[in-house]
Amino acid sequence: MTPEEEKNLSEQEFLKTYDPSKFERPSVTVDTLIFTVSDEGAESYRRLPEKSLKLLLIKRGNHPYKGHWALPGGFVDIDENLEEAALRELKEETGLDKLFLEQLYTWGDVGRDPRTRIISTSYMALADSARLPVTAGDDADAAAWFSVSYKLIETQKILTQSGHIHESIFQLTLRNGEEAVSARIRTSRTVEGNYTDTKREIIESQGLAFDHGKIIAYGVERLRSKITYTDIAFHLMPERFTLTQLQKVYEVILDRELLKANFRRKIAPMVVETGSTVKDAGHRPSRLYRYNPDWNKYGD
Amino acid sequence: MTPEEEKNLSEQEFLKTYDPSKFERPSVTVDTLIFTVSDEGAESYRRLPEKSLKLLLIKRGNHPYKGHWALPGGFVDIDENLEEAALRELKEETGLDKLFLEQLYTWGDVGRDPRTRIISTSYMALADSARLPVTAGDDADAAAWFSVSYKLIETQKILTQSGHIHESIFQLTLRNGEEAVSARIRTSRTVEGNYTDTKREIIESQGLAFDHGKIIAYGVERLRSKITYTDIAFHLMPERFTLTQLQKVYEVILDRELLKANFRRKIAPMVVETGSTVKDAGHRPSRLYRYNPDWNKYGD
DNA sequence: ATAATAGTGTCTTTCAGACAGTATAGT
DNA sequence: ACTATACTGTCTGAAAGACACTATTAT
Repeated sequence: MTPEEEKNLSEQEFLKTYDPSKFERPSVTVDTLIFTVSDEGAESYRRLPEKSLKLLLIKRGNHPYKGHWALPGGFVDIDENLEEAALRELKEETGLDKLFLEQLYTWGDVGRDPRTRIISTSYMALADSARLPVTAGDDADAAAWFSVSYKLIETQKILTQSGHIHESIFQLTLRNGEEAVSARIRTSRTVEGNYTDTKREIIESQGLAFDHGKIIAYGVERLRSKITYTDIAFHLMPERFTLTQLQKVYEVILDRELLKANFRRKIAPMVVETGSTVKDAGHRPSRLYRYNPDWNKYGD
Repeated sequence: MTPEEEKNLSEQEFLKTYDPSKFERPSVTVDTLIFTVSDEGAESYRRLPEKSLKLLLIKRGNHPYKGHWALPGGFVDIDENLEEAALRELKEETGLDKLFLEQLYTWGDVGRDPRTRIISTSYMALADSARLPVTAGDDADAAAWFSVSYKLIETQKILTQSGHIHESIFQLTLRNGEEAVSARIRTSRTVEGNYTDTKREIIESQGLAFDHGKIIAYGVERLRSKITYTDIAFHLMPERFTLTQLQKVYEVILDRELLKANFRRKIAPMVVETGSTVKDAGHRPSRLYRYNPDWNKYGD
């Protein structure tokens, strides 16, 4: 059928004759970053437990990248919405369904998967660690929670003829007991007049499958920036929590300490007192708070 | 081959026997929102021209949605990066290559295209209107610049048993001479305890193809939010510009007036004086500025 | 009393918003 | 002189950052 003939069909007729196999198509997958913040035991006497940002990874049992760690994910079914695919994956891995889920980015470089052309949309999910089952993942594959460390280790500014390039190198390290995997990511911002271009590439990857180091780095950055201007942190909290617990969640994600008085002023409008307190050991009991559902960044 | 047998292959062997046609795959397209801010002539005597936010749309010559207006876009080639596909589209439509381009979101609902399952990644591009050719688009299809109006027209808060739903309805109107297309988009934020969920849906669409009304709405929101905390506005400016021109670009995107003194204080660190001024007609000449390439939101 | 954490008060600086003023071209 | 735009100074109040202080429990 020529394009000319196509134009003269009715919409009904057109849809009947449409052949979707005309073009060679890439595969589409969904990868999910499931974050949680867990207590790192080691409670000595009356000290509070340390907190740690965790990410769920799956050990690959098949080629490619057999034995490497990867983000949980899988192919999108032909009759399933993109977000549904992510929710399904999430349910399989954590057993939970009402989790916060947000689309992050779609990774579509040609060589990112050695099998074939695979375009992958990444999602970020946040879960309260108390609600998570002890062992994550379905039977077949080995899933494990890795502690996340993501730090800027080097920046430099290179002058070019017509502008400059600003390069930053970040070190991502994920640890689980003896196992440690890592990646080094370079972000370059090229400036020429008022034209700018930002590129992100993996310059070293150990134990991580595909381009997942880059995806995780992107996810951590998004998490850090969103926690400062939205209420997403509450998705990592149980129903009732103390302000110190909440502050530690912020600190572990932002990877820096916050001043208590200032922190409390900032989150005051987002929380409500429950009236009850924690009966701890060894010090002043802290008040328990809930998320304030009427909080609204736009001011109602 | 059983999964068991698959496991025992070497990576080399595995890749050779891998059959990508095992699963039914969706098609992948790229859609681009090309924004510019143009002068709306009608200069009476010594008045400054009004500015208007414009978006490029293509009139569909084929089914489905024949005769409706759609975002420029197309299928992603099997050996082309996702971003390359967007750049190619951009080049075809505007003739320019060094434009600002940023990925927005990937739309993957099952029914969004009546032909077959199509997943589309949307990109946003910004261009200085002075560099754009008079007639956009390649020969075949009718391309036109539409002025963009996007306004909140209604909000309500519905109480439920366990929380509430916050609904906002936005009206999107795109105009080009006599032609006007529009869509109405509802955003609902459901809050239940600390679980929240945000949904965006088209509740009315006139003259716009597919779910493009929703995509445009998303793009305008992203543009509005990014212009307030980044330097993307400079991608809409010529090399040299006056501060009043820059302010009008901000105003037309944010759809509200800004106070001159405050605006100038805010953008001062992002611009550099060129030394020259505009020799206008009828009033004090204004200084010309350039983008300050050393400006850095993180503070160098 | 001491250890450990919980929680408050206040100073300073920065920044957004509002408004009123002065300056300078062409006609 | 008048019109139209260009540009500046300053007040206010809110929010971010830093720091020092008081409070309350279990042992």
